Amino acid sequence: MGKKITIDDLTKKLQSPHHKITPQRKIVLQVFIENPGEHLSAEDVHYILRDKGYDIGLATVYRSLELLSELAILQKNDFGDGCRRYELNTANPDAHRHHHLICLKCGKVAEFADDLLEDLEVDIMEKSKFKILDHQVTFYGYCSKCQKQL
Amino acid sequence: MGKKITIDDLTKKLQSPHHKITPQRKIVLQVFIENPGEHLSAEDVHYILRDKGYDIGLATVYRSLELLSELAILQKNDFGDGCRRYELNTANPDAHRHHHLICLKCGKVAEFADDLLEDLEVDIMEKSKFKILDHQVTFYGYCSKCQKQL
DNA sequence: TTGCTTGCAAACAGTTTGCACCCGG
DNA sequence: CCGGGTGCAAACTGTTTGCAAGCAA
Repeated sequence: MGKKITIDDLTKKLQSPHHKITPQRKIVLQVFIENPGEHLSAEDVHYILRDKGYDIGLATVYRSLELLSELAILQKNDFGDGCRRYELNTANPDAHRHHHLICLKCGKVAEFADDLLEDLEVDIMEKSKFKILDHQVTFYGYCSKCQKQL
Repeated sequence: MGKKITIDDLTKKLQSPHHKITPQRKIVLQVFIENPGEHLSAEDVHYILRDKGYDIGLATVYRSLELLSELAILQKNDFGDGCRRYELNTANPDAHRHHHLICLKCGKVAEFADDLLEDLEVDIMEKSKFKILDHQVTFYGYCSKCQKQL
């Protein structure tokens, strides 16, 4: 199982002469901690921070998100909706990312465990001779609620 | 097996009072027919057409690509590299799209058959109660050639 | 003739970057 | 004090759109 990510983890991961802990970086991470399960874009985070009274530059949000995902604190996702979305990476470090089911009607994003893909990956590696390092999988359809309303 | 797509297919599919067959649409399709296996962006197509002496507006290329993928003549892909890419949709109409393996070193794009995902999809549908209509799957890694050069 | 299409330029959205100033360690 | 970080605005990229003129049917 993955463990909960805290601001302390950020502090630990930034223990490097090249990186600094700043209030901006802390508060960006805080947004994700306070919004578990959300898949937030840079604009989303910026908006949430505005709402909370923190007036930090949009460019800084972009830069923080990039840094946090490099540190594997956030997972970067591309749902093909025109912007990058991030979420807390709660998985253990050597596991792959998890994946998404997106409802085409209500936009709800559900998640599914990665291990279902293991067999598929092995199969594809054998057939294609590719050494697979990462994957991005998204399913589109209707969630249980929306199926009833169609 | 899928069949070869020709300009005639375009003519057939555009048999509607709302659509017209234009030289621009034909030549855009022609580019894909002449570049099998390529995953081309709008800019790619525009550039290729320039090179061939056809001076088509970029906006028209975008509009043609959109139309051709609505007609299921092209398949639209999102490889997360910042632009939409298209390729001929050679699969039979009721099959899902096929998927991609992208080499992180040389950028080579290989393809793999869709049917490997069938089981996975059924499994996910059962567990999640989502009715899955479509999916987008991309694997990233190193192709056989680049593995040797690492 | 009719109205879908085109080309162009302007508009757009999301993201990145240059630079002067700021501040954490 | 110093090198990385921030804010702002401008730049950039890929894409879309409004509109007048063009052309397929």
